[in-house]
Amino acid sequence: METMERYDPQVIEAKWQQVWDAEQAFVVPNPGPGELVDHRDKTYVVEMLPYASGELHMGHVLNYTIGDVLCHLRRRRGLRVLRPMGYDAFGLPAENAAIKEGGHPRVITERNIRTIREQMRRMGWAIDWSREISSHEPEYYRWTQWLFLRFFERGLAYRKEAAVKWCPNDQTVLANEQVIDGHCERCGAEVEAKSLTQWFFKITDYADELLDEMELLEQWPERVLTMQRNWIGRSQGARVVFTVEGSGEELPVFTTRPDTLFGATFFVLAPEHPLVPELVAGTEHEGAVLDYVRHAAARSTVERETKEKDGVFTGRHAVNPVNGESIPIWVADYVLIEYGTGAIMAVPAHDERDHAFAERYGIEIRQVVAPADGGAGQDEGAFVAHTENEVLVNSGGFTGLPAPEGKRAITEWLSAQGKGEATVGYRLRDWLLSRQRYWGCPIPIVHCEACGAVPVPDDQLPVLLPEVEDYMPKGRSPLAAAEDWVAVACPACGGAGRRETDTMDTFVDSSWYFIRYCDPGNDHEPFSREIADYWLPVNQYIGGVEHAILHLLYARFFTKVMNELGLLGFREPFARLFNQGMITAHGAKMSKSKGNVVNPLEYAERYGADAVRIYTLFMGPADEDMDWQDAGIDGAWRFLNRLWRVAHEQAAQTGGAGAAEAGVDTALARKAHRTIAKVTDDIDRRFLFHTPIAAVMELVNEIQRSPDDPAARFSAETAVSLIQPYAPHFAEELWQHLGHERLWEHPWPVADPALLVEDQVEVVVQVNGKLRDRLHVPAGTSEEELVALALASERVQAHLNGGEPRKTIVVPDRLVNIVV
RNA sequence: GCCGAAGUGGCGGAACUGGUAGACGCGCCGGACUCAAAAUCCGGUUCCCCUCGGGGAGUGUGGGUUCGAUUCCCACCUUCGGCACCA
Repeated sequence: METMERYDPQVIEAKWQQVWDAEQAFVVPNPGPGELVDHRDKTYVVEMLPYASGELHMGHVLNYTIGDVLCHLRRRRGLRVLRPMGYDAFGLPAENAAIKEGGHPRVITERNIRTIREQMRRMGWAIDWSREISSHEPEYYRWTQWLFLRFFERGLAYRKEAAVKWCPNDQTVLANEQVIDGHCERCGAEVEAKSLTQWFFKITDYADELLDEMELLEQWPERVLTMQRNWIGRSQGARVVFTVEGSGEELPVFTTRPDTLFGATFFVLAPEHPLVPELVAGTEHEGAVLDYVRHAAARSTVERETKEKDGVFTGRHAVNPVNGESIPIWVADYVLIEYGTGAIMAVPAHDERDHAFAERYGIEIRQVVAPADGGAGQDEGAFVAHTENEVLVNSGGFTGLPAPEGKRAITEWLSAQGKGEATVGYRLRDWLLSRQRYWGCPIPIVHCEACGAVPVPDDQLPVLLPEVEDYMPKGRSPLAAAEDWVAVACPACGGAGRRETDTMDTFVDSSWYFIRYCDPGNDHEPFSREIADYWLPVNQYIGGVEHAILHLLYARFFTKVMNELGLLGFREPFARLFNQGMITAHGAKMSKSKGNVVNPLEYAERYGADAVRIYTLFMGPADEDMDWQDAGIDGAWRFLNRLWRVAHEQAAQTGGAGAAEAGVDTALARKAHRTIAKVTDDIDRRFLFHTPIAAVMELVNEIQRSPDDPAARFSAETAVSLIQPYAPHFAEELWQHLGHERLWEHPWPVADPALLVEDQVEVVVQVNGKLRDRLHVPAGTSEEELVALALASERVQAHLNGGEPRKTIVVPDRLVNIVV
């Protein structure tokens, strides 16, 4: 008996990683010109690229192992698989990490990238390293700038002064998407409101497309689509033009309830509304109103949202266009300047906020909509919740109309009078892209007294990020200190110009990286359209749900614009999206402060990368949250060792290559074929990664129980082959031991349909739906025969109590149910 | 408040189109091997009742459809996630 060598993952994993490296096993060149037409044999898998501020964590391991399993399977099924990798390297977290360590952001970031790359190689992921990119390299951000300029030319990148969110800790503005509950998404500091001139992308122009083209995203998780829908927040309504009594100045409002127009008993302006000072100028109310405006400005966003509603009367009135009624104009900070027109008509009977305000200040509450049956809500002064089947009351000529019709009729009437129109409101705001920080992509614009904001000509790109002595955040961009760099001739007139010193939000960098992968070395355009149109849209995008809004919305927006620029032939970048769950550690969210961070690399040192990969996917459904248990990886380790022994036993028993007998028909052979079918179907169709492992475990258990079965060798080879996407080093080593070569490119096994069915089946016998006996019969036994066999059963007879069967239900090969 | 997802043994989970609930793994119990331990292997493991044979209950709760429901329908409870002064 030969002594079996021990399974030593460290040696095996190093060995095969070297082989794959030397052979460039996973490098996929772009197809030649003639091949670019046919998309059917390609698959493009992208996992969200790692952010270069630290090391690899469990989330990455899950993310990239899912992608790896899918890629191995598809590659072995004969598809041309593109699977690249890169680094999201610019931005706040990388810069903050550098500041904390006291090094230059570039040095720290590039060191982090080296670590991450090393760790990714250690995990054995089959990545095409020839396409590696990083967003902080000039070869990449040159094209980020180039794209910015195309947006600028189209008016999709513009500067405006606006109320913006400011993070006092990170000393920069934030996009709306980066504010969570009034706090900075990154550092958690409470966000302040400021009025500043900043760069924006006009993503609101694409609100409808971003909503409507979700149709093209059938394979996206419902929760992500819902979150994007909520974020965009489209609501149908009307623009209604009130006028200031006396001056006749127009005061438009947006409302989703034009049917309640007759119930408007006051009017409210946001404190920041430009008309406020003018309205009260020289009146007795001026002091109080301007005082209120100052106080509102000093309040934090959070305070504004949580305090009791308050406001101040301006002394002026607005005229309601439907009935000519004069209603008092108030200023209150529960009205937001950034939504709608920054002004509202207040209908206290039908809006909770207006109701609270009216109660506090003793303003009339007039009900204008009531349930059609005339039932509830008739007592004056009450807030009436919106219900089905309502009709208008107290609404002049519109009284009696059902509410939906009232909406339409009033809107049409306003339209005819030139006092309003049907319109759509969105929650989505333009994407604020400039940042007052050092470590980012410079915005390629020169400001000139004479010409304004002038684009840097394409042939002068990239605008390199200058070296500065002090890159600490201080409320204005550190680039402003690089005087030599800032002072530059205006590209338009040649006069004195100054470079834009803000840098771009890092989400700009990551909005197009998945296209650059296709053509990473291109130095005369961001990518070749032909090549991009071949690989994209991405067949499978994989990443965490934390990007459900931010990155995924931005990347969709970019793709649509690039499509309209003629750079791409498609409108949605990611045909299918998979969101993996979060991995917690022993029941709690992993965090450095709790000290419960599970470092995957440490476990790879102890058990090997293959065991870590297996356990990570075996924990549970990959799209749900999972909890890391140390005992669990022991199970993965034991499983690999069991398969190791089983395969060695078979190799010793049946000799070298070619000994596997695929044709034999035994119970074990059938089990092997069913396993092939299940593993393939679960991964490729059902996107399940844990059940295939369980299926292979079952197969291995079966082989172990009958090692002398004529199909044992074949079954062992099948188990090795099926586990290869999960444990590629381990499988490769066993494959070699079994006398074969190059499992990574060996065709994926195909189940023999003839062996997928059992010849003997167990048929369950129920009496009144309760299990009473089991029959072991040949598959295909007729219904009559099954009933006869069932009735012949003593156990069944005992439960029939002599009663006559009223009805029998037969499911062939599965069950007989006798009803008495 | 609005929107979404989910509730199954001691634990992670399986059961795909309504048809044997608890696969697979962890943990635990018992046994074999060993001087002993580790490793490995074998058996058991939803709960309750029972001497054996077996019987009863059971997938968050309450109803319903069905010969039959974890699966379909209605109502509710709980947990998690997102949005929220959005007019």
